[in-house]
Amino acid sequence: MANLKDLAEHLGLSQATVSRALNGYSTVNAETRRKVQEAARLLNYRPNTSARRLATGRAGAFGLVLEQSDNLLNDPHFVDFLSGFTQELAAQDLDVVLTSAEGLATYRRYASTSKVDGFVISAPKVKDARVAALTEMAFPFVVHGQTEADAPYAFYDIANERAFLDATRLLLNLGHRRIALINGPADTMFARQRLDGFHKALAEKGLPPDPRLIHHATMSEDEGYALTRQLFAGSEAPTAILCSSTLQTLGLTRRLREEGLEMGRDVSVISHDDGLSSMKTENFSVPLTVTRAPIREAGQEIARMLVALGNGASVETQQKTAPVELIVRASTSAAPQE
Amino acid sequence: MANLKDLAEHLGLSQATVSRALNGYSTVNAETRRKVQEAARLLNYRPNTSARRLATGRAGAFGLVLEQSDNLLNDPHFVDFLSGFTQELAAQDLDVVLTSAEGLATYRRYASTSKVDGFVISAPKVKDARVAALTEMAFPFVVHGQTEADAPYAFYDIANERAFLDATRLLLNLGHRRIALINGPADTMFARQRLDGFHKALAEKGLPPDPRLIHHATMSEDEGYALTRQLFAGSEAPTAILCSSTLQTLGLTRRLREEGLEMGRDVSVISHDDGLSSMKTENFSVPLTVTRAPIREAGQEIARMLVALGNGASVETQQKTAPVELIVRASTSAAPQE
DNA sequence: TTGTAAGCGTTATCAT
DNA sequence: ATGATAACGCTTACAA
Repeated sequence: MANLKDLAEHLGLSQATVSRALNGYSTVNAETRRKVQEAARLLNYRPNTSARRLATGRAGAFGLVLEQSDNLLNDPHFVDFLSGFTQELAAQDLDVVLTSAEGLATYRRYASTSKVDGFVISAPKVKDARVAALTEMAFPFVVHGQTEADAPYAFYDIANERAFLDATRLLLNLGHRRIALINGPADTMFARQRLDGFHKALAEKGLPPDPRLIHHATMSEDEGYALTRQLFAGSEAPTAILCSSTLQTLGLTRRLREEGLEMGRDVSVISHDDGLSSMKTENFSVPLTVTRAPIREAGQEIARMLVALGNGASVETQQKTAPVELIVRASTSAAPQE
Repeated sequence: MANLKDLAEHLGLSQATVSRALNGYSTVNAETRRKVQEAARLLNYRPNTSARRLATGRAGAFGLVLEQSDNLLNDPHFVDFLSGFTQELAAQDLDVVLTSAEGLATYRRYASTSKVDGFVISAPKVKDARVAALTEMAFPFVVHGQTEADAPYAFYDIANERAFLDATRLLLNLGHRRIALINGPADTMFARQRLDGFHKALAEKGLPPDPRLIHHATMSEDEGYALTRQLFAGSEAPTAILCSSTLQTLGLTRRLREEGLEMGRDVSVISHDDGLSSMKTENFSVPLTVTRAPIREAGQEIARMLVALGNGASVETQQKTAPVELIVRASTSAAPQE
């Protein structure tokens, strides 16, 4: 409960000197610093956060707003992201402040009220209003993913298009022609990117996309199940399926079993794998062929970018597209002969 | 970007009056207040958070620390909790600050540095050190669950013991005698409570617990799978299984299929269901019999409790054990004849 | 190398 | 009902 004043008095020094000693200013005598540090430890001194923030004008925290209507944030992948993000910031004594809201007003308020020094934008839409607003306010932010914007902005993305291009090519090379895509929500950029990769691969073989085989859905077990059921209901069932998340794939697996179909023999499956600790694709009954990019690392890297931005780094230097691994396991095989 | 001073000058009033007008003090002239509010809106005035915090001594935020070693927080159930917690606080203009740490030091630092006005303690251990420390510091907190403590403390728990007592009774009444339990981590209180309920029900029938049928695990799909495999590997396979989370049950389901066993016919299953939006137990291939308690509500209620505590409510008034529903669906049936 | 003192933007205590 | 003015606890010019 000791404050700076107490500590200074105790030491017979000015508050300024004590503050400098503690904050690592070079102009302070080594011996003085030692004494100050010792006394600080002894008196259990902790600088008051609000006071420091008021004086420096920095919040020492980065914000993340949970969009209420956005079911993406109700999804399990988000915990892993958050875990990486928080851990990286905590290592530098920075906090993450979470709030829940609808629309842009909250971003404005948190920025102008200096509650946070920057935002991370999760699950960006193809054309994301938050990015436009924050850019206009000249307030720091990093997008987890990408969006269509007029000005450059900081982002961390994974090579979604390339990943799904490669995955689709793999299936095509195995002889598959009727390939289904269970994608993320239609308005998200990552779903768009994956769809693009998918289309590109088909185009390379001169194959037209079949809309009946392309579906957008939330990242839930249910949807994976329901869509797989639907895919096999008609006469033109796919021989291979691309799936956007492990959770969807779990539902897919469930349905496949009910259809009496064996994954990796009757139907080939490639899933995107965010590297969640609670669902390991290598341990699936049929080990899954996946496009893999640990989402936890996204959290960590975005934290670093936000810090860099805060230290004056330009937006152009904070743009990264991480590669996605294609890991071939047992869920893919040659297309069945007609 | 206008601050209080600007606003006061603009209005020809003192900062004090403006502040009072804006903060709803009764002693201010109605007409004055109107003018002040209008000007505030016009100049887009937002009180600076740090300044306000420094002046009031309140952080306007509640903390949640992610224990790095705790795999419970890497689990999907946590998002739903967080979502409810955050939303409820946001409605009252309060933030949640997240940090990542190991051990008690962080709690001490965040408390003494007035970064937060209170904590939520997630995934409490049977005897939780955090609860003891915070109690000793007389710093506000609410436990999500319960723990063994020397002094009263605020908590929100669900009736875990009762739920698993009822669930086990149901299975026993259906004639099951070899009932397995796939529980949460052994050091968590909720796992202990569920085990107690399980034991109690067995004891009512004079049945001794069989250690080979009782397992503790993390809340992952993998573990559910691995343990189910193990359960059916020996000669003394169970006819019914109690499972602690939907995710484990997903793994269990996967393995059961591989064993050629049909849920609800060959093996009865009851799962605990946290009401996650991404995994709906009613939509399972065999709709699941569950003990159900939406974890999102826990988040909301704990937020309210924290606020109450902040407003001076006594710890004794902030203790709640929410009921758990037992919903019988198709995954349970009479035990197969020997 | 250290000290003095002026902020930072509020709220809260006294007067008036 | 309103205004001065003193906190709140720190950082940071500017002096010494």
